[in-house]
Amino acid sequence: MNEILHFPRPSVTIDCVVFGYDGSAVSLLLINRKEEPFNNMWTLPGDFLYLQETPEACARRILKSKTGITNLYLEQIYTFGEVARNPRGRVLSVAYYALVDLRKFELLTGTAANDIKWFEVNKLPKTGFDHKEIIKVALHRLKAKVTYQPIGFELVDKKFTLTELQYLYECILQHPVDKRNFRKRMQESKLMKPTGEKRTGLKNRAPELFKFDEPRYKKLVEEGFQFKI
Amino acid sequence: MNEILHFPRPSVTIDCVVFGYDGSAVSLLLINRKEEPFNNMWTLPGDFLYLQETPEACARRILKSKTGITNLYLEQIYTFGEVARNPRGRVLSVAYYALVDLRKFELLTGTAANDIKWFEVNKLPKTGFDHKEIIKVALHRLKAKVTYQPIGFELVDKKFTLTELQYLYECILQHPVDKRNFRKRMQESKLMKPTGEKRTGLKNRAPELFKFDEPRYKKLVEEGFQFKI
DNA sequence: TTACCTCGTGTTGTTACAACACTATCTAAA
DNA sequence: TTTAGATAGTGTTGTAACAACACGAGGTAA
Repeated sequence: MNEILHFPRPSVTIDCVVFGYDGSAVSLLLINRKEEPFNNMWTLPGDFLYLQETPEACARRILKSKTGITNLYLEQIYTFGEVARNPRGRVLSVAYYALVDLRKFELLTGTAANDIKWFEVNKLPKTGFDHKEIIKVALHRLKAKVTYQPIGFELVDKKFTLTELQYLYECILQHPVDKRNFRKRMQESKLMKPTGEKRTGLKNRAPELFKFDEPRYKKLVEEGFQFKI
Repeated sequence: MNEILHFPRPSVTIDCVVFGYDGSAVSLLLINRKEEPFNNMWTLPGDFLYLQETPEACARRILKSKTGITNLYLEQIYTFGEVARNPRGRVLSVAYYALVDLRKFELLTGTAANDIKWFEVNKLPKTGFDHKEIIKVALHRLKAKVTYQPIGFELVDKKFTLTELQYLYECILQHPVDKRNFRKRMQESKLMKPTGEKRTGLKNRAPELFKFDEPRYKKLVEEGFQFKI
């Protein structure tokens, strides 16, 4: 006898809050739902968890199918389990958030272009289910995390200028950051190294290009370092 | 047609990491399991989620049935979903942690006394399933949380001395705390107020008794305050 | 050559924090 | 009632982290 199989089971979905950055604003991926409930409303990309995959693997599968992107930063946020959150039945949602550099990837467009869209985080449409709540929690977590973990580097080009990095932080945090203090901390963090190259073609002094020092980062993580912007 | 019902569903359990404090050490509640798998091994109190209850309500139900305690601090930790974490089938676990003042409540003892026991956090036995991992994450979260949220007050008597509170923090953080700095910060936090009474009957100077100022705390939360020990 | 734009850089005052030792008050026992 | 023993309660100071702030340098374009 296997008691597990006889116990009533809820459905489990994974929902993804995908934050995208295109160099000028932080956006969030929503899908225009084409079925009841919440037909024609915007919802987070999500799917039912397969029995043979982990929640994180499921999140990656969803993201791959919706955006084509395979290798990205992903983190579990929270599990939402209000009894009535889905009118069709008992459905738990394990929510994840992901960070995507929109300039690195061609997004899936075409036939479904009107059904899947990026919305700037402060211009979100009305959303279905409890996805507004999920988004709220995700935004809060992202802001908190970015100030003490260098996840911002996920959203910037391989080679980037300090000004570009600062601008990204300002987009996420939604408030201006002091330039000299920012540069000081970033350089002290030892998480990036100069490439020696400069970004040219701008209509001003050519800024230096840096890159994220990943081996160094991994070493610092092992030693248990403290990062603060 | 209801697609939800036809989709394969994993089982979902709630597991609770119950931290208890008796005035001298932080312990953790474990149950000696009396069935396969992991028969006769120690595991976290947990149960299957009922379809008509939220995960948090389920955690409260578990805690009530195992400890008799109804009103306690509770917080979701993480959802563990490795495919093979339960050898009997696909089982997700939404983990919660709870804080219990052991002096306030009579624990369930008697016939089951050998099957449910408190273990000091640095003297834990071998545990079944992935519960070692869950405990590790819970401990980490508790330590982090206690330094910037005044959850320590949950574990202390209604009226308490500053020394008692400090001792609790030292038990949780597992390292000594400077007495004068601790008292300074606690008093500056404005989260407690003196009762005017003193604890007598000790073999030394009678220390002043304080109590947690809950209305004030709620007001400070609304204003978005910063607490740091 | 000039106008324009962003890059890149240091200092200083303020605040938060850690480290640290002695007197006061109470109990208990001589 | 005196004394020993125990914990309560209290301030200062050096150091480190942080926020605020302005201008000359090096590019581009007209």
